[in-house]
Amino acid sequence: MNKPLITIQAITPDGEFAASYSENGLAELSFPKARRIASLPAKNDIVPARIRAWHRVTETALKSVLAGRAPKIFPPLDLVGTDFQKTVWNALREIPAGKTSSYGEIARAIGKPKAVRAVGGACGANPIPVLVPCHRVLAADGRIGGFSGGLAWKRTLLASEGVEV
DNA sequence: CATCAAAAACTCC
DNA sequence: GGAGTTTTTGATG
Repeated sequence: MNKPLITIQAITPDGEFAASYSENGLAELSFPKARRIASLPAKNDIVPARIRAWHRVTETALKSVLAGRAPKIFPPLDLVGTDFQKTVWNALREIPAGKTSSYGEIARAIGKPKAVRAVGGACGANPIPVLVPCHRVLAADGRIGGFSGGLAWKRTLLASEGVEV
């Protein structure tokens, strides 16, 4: 039984992302779909003021990342997951823009060097791509690995940060 | 509720 | 190409 989320489109040069908010902050972010999202529940009238404020920040942060820069400010993130996942996501957010890491490096950074495969799993479970830069994580030998939103997006995001794969 | 088995966006030999 | 490590998730008793 999840709390209802309010979904709003975030317009960027790369398409219309869908941002979902809970009462506590940004809970989910999804890549633009080919077709428009059916029946947007949120009209401006029923969106609480604080969520509109968060959304403004989200959109700005999103554009920054898409332009290859680290956002100055983040909206509050309402990350739901296991302790392990939250630890991984936190480590991901410390990767500077334009740099890449590997699953092994993340595993070492959180003190569990052998848990590389589990790290991959946690990345796949990341509900907020782009702002939690799971796209900057490559496999140990430079392979691209995988990506929830599709590998095309991973390449696009890396390219916008000037990273060669 | 406890336990078992299988899978995963990996890495190393 | 195959084995190894960690965590999550779903089935089973």
